[in-house]
Amino acid sequence: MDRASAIQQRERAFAEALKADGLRMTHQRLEVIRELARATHHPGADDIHRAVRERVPTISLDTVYRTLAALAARGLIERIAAPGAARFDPNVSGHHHFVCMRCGRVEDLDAGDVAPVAVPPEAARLGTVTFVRVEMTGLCNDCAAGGPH
Amino acid sequence: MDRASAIQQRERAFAEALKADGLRMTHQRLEVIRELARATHHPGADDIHRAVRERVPTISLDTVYRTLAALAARGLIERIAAPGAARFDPNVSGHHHFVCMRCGRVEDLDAGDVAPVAVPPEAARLGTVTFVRVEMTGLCNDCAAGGPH
DNA sequence: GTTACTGCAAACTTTTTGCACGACA
DNA sequence: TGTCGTGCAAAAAGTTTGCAGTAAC
Repeated sequence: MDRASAIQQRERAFAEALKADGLRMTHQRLEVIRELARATHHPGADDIHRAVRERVPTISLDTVYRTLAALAARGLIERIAAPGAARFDPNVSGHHHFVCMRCGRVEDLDAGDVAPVAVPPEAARLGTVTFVRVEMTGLCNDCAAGGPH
Repeated sequence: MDRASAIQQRERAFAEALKADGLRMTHQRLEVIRELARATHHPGADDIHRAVRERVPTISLDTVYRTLAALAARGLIERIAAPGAARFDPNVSGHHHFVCMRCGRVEDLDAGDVAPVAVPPEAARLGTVTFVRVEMTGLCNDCAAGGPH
């Protein structure tokens, strides 16, 4: 499957899941969904707002937040607590993250590239582990090259 | 080394590092450092403020934030972006986290309990990886037992 | 006696919420 | 047409900053 159709499929999946729950498919929601579906990095609410505003100039940041909350509540996207502002990850399937400690950008690492991590009994004693994510923190190439300070 | 002397050693290490940089050892800073050194969970700025206030009733939340920032800037503690408010991890040595998706509490998992994770070439291509942390997300026992909603 | 640190207050940022109007089904 | 969703504005919550007085060295 090529990238374009993968995006379209994800877009449709998001829309269907909301419709199935009786949510109305408004112009604004559709554009937020479209923006998320095509995202490769991990946009913040403000990034999405800025991008969607080019096509729907009147959309408010509140609506973006509400749509993101609706998707996150259904497990269709994941909210990542990042320094400064939360970021949203439209790719829920198992994968890992490279986080730049300077600029906060989050890049995906394919799960296949990282050896699987077993849940130790010490963790099971604390509670139920739903998923395991490896976070590799460091300096991205842009920042190492002396990006914006 | 028992727990009490480990705490004292950490406390001294924090204080020495700040003094070495020419920062003054005020009553307030010392108490914030003391609180961090003895912390086993991962307190937020407000937790520390509340705890220190019992001994220094006039300390302000600003001062707590400033001390935490000074320590974090020197790599003596780590700031963890958590949902709601940032938390601070006084244990910089390699270890992993169990994060409760409901209440946001963060528990340590000893590095020895989790198989080491190798940095794949895909990550090295994005930048320089400084450290690797495994995050096990799930529901802690308290929340599973129907804790505060 | 300097200089840095503190506390206060206010500013700022991110996110949430109440309300009246407008749009989807 | 009825209800849900939107935009606006204001409110919360967390964090940072400017300033004048205070304390460390």
